Amino acid sequence: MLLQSIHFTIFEGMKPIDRKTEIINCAAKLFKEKGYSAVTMRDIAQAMDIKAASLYNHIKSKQEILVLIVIEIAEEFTNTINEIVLSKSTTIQKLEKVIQLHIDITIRNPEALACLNNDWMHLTDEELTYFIKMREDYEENFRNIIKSGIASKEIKNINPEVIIFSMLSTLRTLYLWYGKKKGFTEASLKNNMKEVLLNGIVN
Amino acid sequence: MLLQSIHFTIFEGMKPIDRKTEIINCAAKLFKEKGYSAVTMRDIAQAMDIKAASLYNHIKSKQEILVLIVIEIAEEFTNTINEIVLSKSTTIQKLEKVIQLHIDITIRNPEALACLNNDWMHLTDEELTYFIKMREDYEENFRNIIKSGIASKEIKNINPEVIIFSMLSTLRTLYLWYGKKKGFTEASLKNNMKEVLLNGIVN
DNA sequence: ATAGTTGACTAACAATCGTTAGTTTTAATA
DNA sequence: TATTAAAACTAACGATTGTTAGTCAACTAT
Repeated sequence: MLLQSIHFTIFEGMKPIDRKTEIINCAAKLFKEKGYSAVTMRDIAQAMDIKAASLYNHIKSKQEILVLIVIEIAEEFTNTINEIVLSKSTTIQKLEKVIQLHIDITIRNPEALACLNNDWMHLTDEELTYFIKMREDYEENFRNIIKSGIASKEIKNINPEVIIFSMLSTLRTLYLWYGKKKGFTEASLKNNMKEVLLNGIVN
Repeated sequence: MLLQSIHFTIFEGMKPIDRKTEIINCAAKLFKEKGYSAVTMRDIAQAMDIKAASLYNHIKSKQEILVLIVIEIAEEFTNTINEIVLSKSTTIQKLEKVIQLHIDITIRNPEALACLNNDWMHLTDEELTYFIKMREDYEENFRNIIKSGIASKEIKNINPEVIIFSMLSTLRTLYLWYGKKKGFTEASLKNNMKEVLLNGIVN
């Protein structure tokens, strides 16, 4: 068998989105608006301007779409917070990095984040188990940052669960606000968020 | 026509839950777990240990269940924040009252709150319009509290949208945490929340 | 006892769901 | 130009959806 020459018609940096990715992005947008269960394959097809059956030339099932959207983002959170925990930084610096992580992903892919927040429970089997494990690990990492901050007196001695819940609630639902609020540069958003979450709002 | 004597077989304080209310509470529990769209009438019926068709002796439609769950809670938020705005209190006191409002409702009815947060978009027609109006009014009231607090220098001069978003995100998703976190009295939860949301976590 | 109400039931409907099979069109390669 | 692979199509499937109609037993009030 002869080696065949391979022709690259696409240049790097041109970002050709393949059809599968288009479908996933399109589905994520719809999932954000109505939730996974309320979106039908025919809805996705219509938004892509094709018929529902045509989707199956590119994806295996509706479930697969959900998995591809959710798991990738979840892994990014997991990996990055692991790096943050291992980094040589003060507690405050680590928390600032966590805030940055959430804002970065929110800006890059708010639809996937909405999906992760609202539709993860429609995962099944191994993917559901895997996701829950990642989420627990993430919270455990966050908890450890807070606890060591309290031990070193960088953080107030407040029940860690309240702190985790409060910060994560805000960071996780940022996708709801980003986009409809005008006049925010990424930098000013990060600075404002750090100030509010870390130092509060009372003068 | 003669006046008929009315017999009270139920004593006050015994709170007999009528069948319709039972169904609504039961549905809210399921909606919290899987979302409105993923819950079928047969799911609700099974949880009530009856057949799906029997539900229609008590409720008009699946939509009606959603409306009854969401609108009542939304009105309670709307009414109470109106009272708070009109009350003669400092900005800080008003914000503390808002925090209390959210915690009170969360403790009393976490399922309905989950439903309001996740499934409001499945309302239709007048109810959808009505809900969105209430939500906008609520945020506008919150915004005015913050703005006047900034003007009186009780609150830091941070972009009000960031403050509103941050506080409301936390308060609105409290239902996710309440219940699975042990060892919180209502009072200590309120105190911790006030401290974190108003004064931050940094020593 | 009798009549009426309540709340369950069985059976079924039309619509919509995710998905499959088989076919045709489109576009790139040899 | 002929070949082939990618990606669209039509048609239909079996299952499930919300809901309606009609029936029947149990309790309440006359």
